[in-house]
Amino acid sequence: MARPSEPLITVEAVTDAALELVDESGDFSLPRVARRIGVTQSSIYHHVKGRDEIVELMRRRVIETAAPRAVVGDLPWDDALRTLVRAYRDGFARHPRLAPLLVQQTVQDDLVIGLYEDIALTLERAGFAGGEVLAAISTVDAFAIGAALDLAAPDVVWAPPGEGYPTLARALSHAPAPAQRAEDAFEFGLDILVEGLRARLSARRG
Amino acid sequence: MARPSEPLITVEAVTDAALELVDESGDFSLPRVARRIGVTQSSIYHHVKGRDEIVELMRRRVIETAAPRAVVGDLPWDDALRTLVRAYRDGFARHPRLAPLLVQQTVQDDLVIGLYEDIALTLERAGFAGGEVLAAISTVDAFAIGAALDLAAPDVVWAPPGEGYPTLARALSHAPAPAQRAEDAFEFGLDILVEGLRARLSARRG
DNA sequence: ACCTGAACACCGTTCAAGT
DNA sequence: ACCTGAACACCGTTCAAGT
Repeated sequence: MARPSEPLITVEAVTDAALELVDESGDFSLPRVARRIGVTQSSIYHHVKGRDEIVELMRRRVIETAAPRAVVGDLPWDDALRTLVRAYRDGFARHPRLAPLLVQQTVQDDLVIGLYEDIALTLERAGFAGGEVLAAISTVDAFAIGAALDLAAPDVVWAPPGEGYPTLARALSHAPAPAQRAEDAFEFGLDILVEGLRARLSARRG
Repeated sequence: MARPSEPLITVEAVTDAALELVDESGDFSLPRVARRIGVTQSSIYHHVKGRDEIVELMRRRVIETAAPRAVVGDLPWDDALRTLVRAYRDGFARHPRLAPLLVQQTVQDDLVIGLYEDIALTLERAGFAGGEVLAAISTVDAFAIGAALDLAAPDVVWAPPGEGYPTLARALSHAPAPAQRAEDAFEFGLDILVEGLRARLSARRG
């Protein structure tokens, strides 16, 4: 072989293979991606700069399949914010083991930046201004990333060993199935976030 | 050499070296830890089980140097919660590049579980009960982890490319120095969290 | 018990050689 | 332009050999 008329590799296929590996094993590597496509490890470098770019491709894939851009402008700010955060987080719900890989790396993707822009717009619309907008974005961001990571958290995190933690044990006795727990926690947290922002707004006005 | 009378390696020294490497380069490896201690790579395995245990040692180190356990019982719930979350996050402020390494891995450390127990206690004291306690813990957790990760976020994340993001750009025009931005965002977020929880409590009562 | 050195299977990246 | 195979420097872990 060498230089086929039709390329054996596409950026799409690389992203697909990597995402499948992450879903199955929680990680990926270039040798395994190559094996899955049926191609040599080094040939991947003709389509992608390196490992980091594959990570960015997965980030973009997850965001773009979930994000409903430009639709939230007509909603009240609180509904708009809920929609945006939910969209972000729903992408990760379909690939629970992906989030931990993404936090290692800087965001450059303009689609992701676009999501931040929408969040900034929504927060200005809510009534935040000046330095508060940036602080509020960071807060929304912290919650959204934390919620995405929560999906990858093994059930063991929520199973304290021994007898020394009665209150935590009591809280856990009310826990539904793991997937449902994460879901409930997310909806609860989203409420807390929105109500907290609302409280802050009315405190500033009053 | 081989089997000196005084051990050349201690668990402490391994943890120190790994943490220094993370502070300097954002990551660590066994060969580099060994080199720093002045010892062979394989000898480290006589003191720790492997890479994962070193990560857990760093997690514990960071939590224990910051956590003021058993002091918060006398405070009002909101001050107690602020103190606990702040303690957790302050540990990471001293090692900003550590957090991304920790999210990959399950928590087993009893000191960390103890922190969750304190948070659970505080939330019960606030008035939460049943399944809500677990959801509230998850929310606090998501925010705390997100805030820790925010410390590792490079300034580039907060610098959108080009002209297409006016609202985000405007928000960023108010940004102070990076370290201060993360600090402001954390305090702001902590307020939002506490006020959101308070709003939820009074909604349930009324 | 504790250290060494060699070994193994894995990884990301580069590069000359082929078409 | 696109693929291969060999090469390089790195990694985590194991294990026999030494004291």
